[in-house]
Amino acid sequence: MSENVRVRFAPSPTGYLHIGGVRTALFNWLFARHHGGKFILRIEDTDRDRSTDEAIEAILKGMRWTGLDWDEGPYRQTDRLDLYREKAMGLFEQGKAYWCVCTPEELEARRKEAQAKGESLKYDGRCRERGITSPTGPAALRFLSPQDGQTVIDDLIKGRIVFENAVLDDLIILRSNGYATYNFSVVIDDALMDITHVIRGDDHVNNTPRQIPLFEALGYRPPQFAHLPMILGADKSRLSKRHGATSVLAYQEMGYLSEALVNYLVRLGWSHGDQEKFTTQEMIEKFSLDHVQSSAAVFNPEKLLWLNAEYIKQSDPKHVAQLLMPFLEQHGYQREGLIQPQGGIEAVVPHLRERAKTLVEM
RNA sequence: GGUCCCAUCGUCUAGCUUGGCCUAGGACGGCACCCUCUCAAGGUGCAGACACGGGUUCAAAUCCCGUUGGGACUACCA
Repeated sequence: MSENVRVRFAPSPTGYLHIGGVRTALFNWLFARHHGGKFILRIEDTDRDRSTDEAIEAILKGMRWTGLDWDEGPYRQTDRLDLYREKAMGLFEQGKAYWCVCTPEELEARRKEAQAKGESLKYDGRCRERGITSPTGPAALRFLSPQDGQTVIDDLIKGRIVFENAVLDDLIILRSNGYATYNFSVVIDDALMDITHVIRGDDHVNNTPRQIPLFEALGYRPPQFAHLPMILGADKSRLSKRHGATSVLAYQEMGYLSEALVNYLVRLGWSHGDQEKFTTQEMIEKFSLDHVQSSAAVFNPEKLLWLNAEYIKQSDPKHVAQLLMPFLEQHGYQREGLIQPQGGIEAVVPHLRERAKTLVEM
């Protein structure tokens, strides 16, 4: 498998690139680099209400800052809408999908009712037998999900996970507005982009048994899956803004070195014995999915700060001086005044770096 | 509620696959001392964990079952 490994990082542009996203991207990147494969960047913007161009820019900027370079892309799912529609209709023609005319409001109401009665919240299959061939009004296309047997994931991190197909929903693959849904476009793209390993957050485990039957119905072989543990805040809930800065770019502004952040992140959920510091080259050489932790990790800003101080102390003064420039300019210093014949700020870095934990402090 | 995942110091983790080398190791943080004009940095040391209960076994942090506790998902979001 080594030489044709293909993995992807597929963020949705609904906000800035956050810490959790970077870690997912990092693990994919390391896996690709370790195996000499390809790392693909794909923007999942099928939710046109929440996706923005600014978010795409922020994601690309964050990726560049962290040094996670991609070999293909960025692909945008909105450029591939016709493809998804075509594939969805193909499924309909084969009798593997059906039109559903239940409105979102009706579905919502029925879900509430079911919840009140303590019943299952899954779609009741009302339109399954209707056999609508050409809907006149708004209609969504639903995948006819298998209800017998089991779907098994041989997860590269968590091991074997078994789901009863009976709990699977007939998920919507094409919205009534004509746009494909996440679960469908992901499958099409992963298949057509020849993704061999899907490495993503374990908040997706429950999506996987819904996607595997889709691969099969479409006639594709499913990729291998590896679900990474989540990153939590100090209170053990999912890491979010209230736990402090979660945007990668915010760390850049706070004076962190990208190498320090990346080094911190790689140790969150992965380890190589007792080693704490890794050069990029070492990370690539030593990275392996079977040393990825299966339990969630709490984000610890203090350890990140320590690592940052270590990197400031150990990096080439010239490099640190270079990184310092934008911060100094921000404070009104002229670039020209900083580049002195005697070495300028580069010369004072060694004196300052013993006590500074961030570039901002320096 | 349903489905699924997880469980070693406060936190990140080693060890778990292939039980014995574990009186459970390292790192961050904490505390103490040393160094120092001060604060950092550095050095040395200390405290600190196998969630609980049952098995299996000569032997369990490691294997099995249960309990408890966390978490994720349960959308015409991704």
